[in-house]
Amino acid sequence: MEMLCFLLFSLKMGINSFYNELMDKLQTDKLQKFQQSLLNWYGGNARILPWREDPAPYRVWISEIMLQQTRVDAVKPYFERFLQEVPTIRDLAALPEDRLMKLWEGLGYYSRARNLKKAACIVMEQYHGRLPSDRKSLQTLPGIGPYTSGAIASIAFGAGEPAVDGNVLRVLARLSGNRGDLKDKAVRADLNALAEKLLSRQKPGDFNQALMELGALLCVPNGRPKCGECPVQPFCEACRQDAVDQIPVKTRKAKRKTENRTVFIIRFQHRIALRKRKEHGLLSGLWEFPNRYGHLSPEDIGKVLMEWGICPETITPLPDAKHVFSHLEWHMKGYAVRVKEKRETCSFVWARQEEIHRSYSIPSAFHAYLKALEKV
DNA sequence: AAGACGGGGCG
DNA sequence: CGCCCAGTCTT
Repeated sequence: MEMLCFLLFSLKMGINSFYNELMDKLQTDKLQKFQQSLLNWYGGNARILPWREDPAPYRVWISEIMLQQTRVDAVKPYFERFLQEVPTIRDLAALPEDRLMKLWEGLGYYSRARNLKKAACIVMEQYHGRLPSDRKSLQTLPGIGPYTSGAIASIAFGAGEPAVDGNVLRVLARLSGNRGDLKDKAVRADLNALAEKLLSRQKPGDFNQALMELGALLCVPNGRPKCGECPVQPFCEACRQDAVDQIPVKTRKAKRKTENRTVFIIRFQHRIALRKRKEHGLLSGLWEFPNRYGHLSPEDIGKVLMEWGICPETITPLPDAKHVFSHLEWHMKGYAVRVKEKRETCSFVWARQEEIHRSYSIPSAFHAYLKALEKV
């Protein structure tokens, strides 16, 4: 652990040239021990994941995009299904938008899917259908930033590039005992430099994944990290200081805004009114039940329905529902509306229940009312 | 530099 | 309920 201190120290202060030779040798020994401990642990404890079984570039790419801000368990079923239906980059470049969104439905951050397809088209046109292997080229593709480029380059192509995500930042902050705020750019720069120093040049892909796996399984963000099982605990400064509960430091983000909405399940015979969201902004291009800003009074409800060309036969309140986005909260009141006749005056689509399930991507925000649908 | 962008799991 | 997560893009 002294060596990690030294590493950090030397990054900040520069290495005293008088000790350079000696320290370099010592550093190399310690570093190799560190890498070996981590890699050995990874070899015996890595979860079996579909994209690890066969780390072909396309598979690694898809997995890394899906894994952005998303847990492994959430990704697994999506990954399998996606690869089955869209097995190659060529297929992805040719995939219709609605199929793409259907495959992504429920996974969140939908621009990831759109960027994926854009990137696939670029790869077809500019790279002969092969994903580029170097970090810089990868990073020019939409949806691939500093983390993902490093992950793909190292895991799929064996390049000596670090891959630093939130998980690795936490692990490295603890290892090095860095009490700086992870939101701070300088702190991130330090930890990125540390990742570069620690990286195994022989097995960069495994090493990067090992660091992330450590963060996911042992050096966890919530609850007490399992330091007793940690393969690099002897190298950990936070553990030595008994400060794993104080590191990393993260400033809390501003409170979410709340937004009231009123949602309508409008039924004509066995069909339900759906509406396509605008092409820009929140949940863009996905389908939703017609809804309005605010909690509408009975009079307002009448007006809105009239605006839509809806002549209600019955209006029944549904249970309230809430949905939390990372930056926004919807507090929803719902109403089931029955109509006798449907006019073609508004931009709704009238879908059968099976069609909704099969062909329309409805974000989770509306799932409470999607469920209500089945009971009525 | 800050805000937008989903959804789910956990304490 | 608040925090966090295998981040990136836009403004």
